Amino acid sequence: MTTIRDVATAAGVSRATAARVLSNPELVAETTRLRVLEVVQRLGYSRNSVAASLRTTRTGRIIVTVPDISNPFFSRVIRGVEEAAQEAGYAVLLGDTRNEREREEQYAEMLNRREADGIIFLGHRLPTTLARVLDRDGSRAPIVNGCEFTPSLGVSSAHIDNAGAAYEVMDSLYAMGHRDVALVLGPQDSPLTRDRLIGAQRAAEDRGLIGRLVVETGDFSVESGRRAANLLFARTPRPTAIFCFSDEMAIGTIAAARSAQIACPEALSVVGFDDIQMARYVDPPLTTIRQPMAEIGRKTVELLIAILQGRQSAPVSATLPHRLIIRQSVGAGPFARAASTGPTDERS
Amino acid sequence: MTTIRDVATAAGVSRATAARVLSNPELVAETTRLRVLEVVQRLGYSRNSVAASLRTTRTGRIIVTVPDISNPFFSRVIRGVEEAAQEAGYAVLLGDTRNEREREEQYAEMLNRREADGIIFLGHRLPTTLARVLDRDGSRAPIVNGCEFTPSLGVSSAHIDNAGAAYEVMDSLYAMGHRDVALVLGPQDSPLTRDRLIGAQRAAEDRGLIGRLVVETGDFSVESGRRAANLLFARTPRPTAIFCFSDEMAIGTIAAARSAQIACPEALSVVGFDDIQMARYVDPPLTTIRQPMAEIGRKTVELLIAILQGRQSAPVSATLPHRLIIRQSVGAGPFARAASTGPTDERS
DNA sequence: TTGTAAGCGTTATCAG
DNA sequence: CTGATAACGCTTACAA
Repeated sequence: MTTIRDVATAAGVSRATAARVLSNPELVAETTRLRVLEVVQRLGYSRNSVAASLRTTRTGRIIVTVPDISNPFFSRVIRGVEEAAQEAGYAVLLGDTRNEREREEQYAEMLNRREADGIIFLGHRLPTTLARVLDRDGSRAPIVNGCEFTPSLGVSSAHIDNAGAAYEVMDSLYAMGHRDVALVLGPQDSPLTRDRLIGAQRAAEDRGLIGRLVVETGDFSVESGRRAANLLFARTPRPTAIFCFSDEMAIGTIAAARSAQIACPEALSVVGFDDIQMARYVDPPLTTIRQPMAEIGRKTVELLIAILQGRQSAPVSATLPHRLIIRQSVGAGPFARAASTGPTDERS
Repeated sequence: MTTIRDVATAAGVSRATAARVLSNPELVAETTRLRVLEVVQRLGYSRNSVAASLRTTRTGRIIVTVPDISNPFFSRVIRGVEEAAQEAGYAVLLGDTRNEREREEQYAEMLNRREADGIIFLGHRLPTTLARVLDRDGSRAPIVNGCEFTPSLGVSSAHIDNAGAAYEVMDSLYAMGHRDVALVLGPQDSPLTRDRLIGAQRAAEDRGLIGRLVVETGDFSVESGRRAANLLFARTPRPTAIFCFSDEMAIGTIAAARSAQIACPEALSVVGFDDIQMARYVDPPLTTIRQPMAEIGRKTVELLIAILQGRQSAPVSATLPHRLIIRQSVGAGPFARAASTGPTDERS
């Protein structure tokens, strides 16, 4: 491999000058610069980033860990991360943690080994390795959380208002004449699930219907949605509306309803969360909360870079806008007033 | 940050010994080893991977570029890559190229900068940067292709028998009594599209039906499938079966049929390709070719590591097994014999 | 504007 | 079994 030394020799300059041509060209005289560049071309030289990193203590990389990369919600977020990172001159080191603590720790350890300049974690658990870094460096620690938000961690985060979004969904179901509403939660220990649950419960309380709210738990997957739905179908009274905390679980619920010959939306309304691409293509098209997935990803990168550049004194919580998207999976409930069939459909 | 030097000092040994404890512990006396390890613990030392890489010229990283990470097919493949890489002690540097040549080149350049030990590209274009590496190092160049396969490149690859799979699909459609069959291709310039097209055409020829085979082009996305389907619906005679080269396009086709009030599978049979997770949850569940997505990913890593370890003299083409999965989106065609309704459904 | 030289933190070689 | 020492290839004061 050709090194800067080869370039310097061939161009008849010192290594320092050759290096400068590549990093601070304006410090070098025009003629020498051109000469060096020509040699760089001719020899096909590329800077050895490892050596450069050792010297500068910057890697130009960020680690991103995600619970499950094949989950369409996360893959959109990652796409946003990737784009923003690339624009800012960073490469993305991807880690699929499969929701396993041990893998989360493994990726976190890479930060200590200086394999990357910072880390974005999209799960809700703060690896203990990172907790230590945080203890030591406080809000200057290059750590950002995405999708989830736990104020007590002291970590910057980009997310939506999960409680507010869940409230809106419930409110609209009640307004449509539903009374027996069920929730299908995500993993119990995540703050995201907790926040949405809080929002949903608040809406139920505000209507005096908290006693009729029933709950099942899933793990965001289609299969878990199907299972939860089947359990709900067996209950008396059977819910007339099911609000799932992910679109995939909602799709599982619709599939379960189809198998059980329960017409959707006539006999059962279903609401999802996220607005993944498939949401509009399933039958019936899914009413859901649209999360700005790519934006969340971009924002986490922005937050991280602010820390890396030293312009961030305290943790930031960035709440991005969500939106209730009404499609055909929600119909009037048994208590609907004759005239009102609820908000008009929105197509997009 | 604490360095190996700090550890050595604190443990009262030389840097060399301290380093050995971490990399070749068996060369160090038990007592010193334990002493050093205790210090490592106490000081919370982690090896600086940048310095180590500079010395060893290994990074422990591999670059993986993918045309679109939010495509569910690719995200599954990546998951396989990620798993296999992690098991082998490699980290994955992810690149979403959005099918843009320039981005492909950018990631390829990272190999020259020694940001990674090797690269796996899942698109079909060999970046010119890599072509140069290949010219220089031949089959020892740490470059592997996945999903696609172009023999002339001289690059190892993991993929399925695309032509064979397409043949099977067509053959089964003809056997079900279809005569007017349409294809919705992927991007025209990809060998994968070309191979599937060849297989499909061969099946048509074998039945003497090549004259009735019609073709539209998409880009694998749901939206492109919908568009292509609408064009096909306008043709005379209208195809009774549409074979899409991706499940997402097939889902778009089903959605288009629903809008156009064409019953599926009664009036229109639809076949996809890949067997993404959603394939079984759409209505009707999709008949498709199952690709071993995670396996393809794992295999590319295996091939790359073989090269990195110097045990690979010539490019390898690994053909992984596919399987035709029959679900409900295919029905009998107008020329079906009364008794036969085709293969029995397979549920899984 | 250019060159000299001192590291960055490891690992590997070679003696002891 | 352990230690001294020389790289790895680059960047950056500092000096000229």
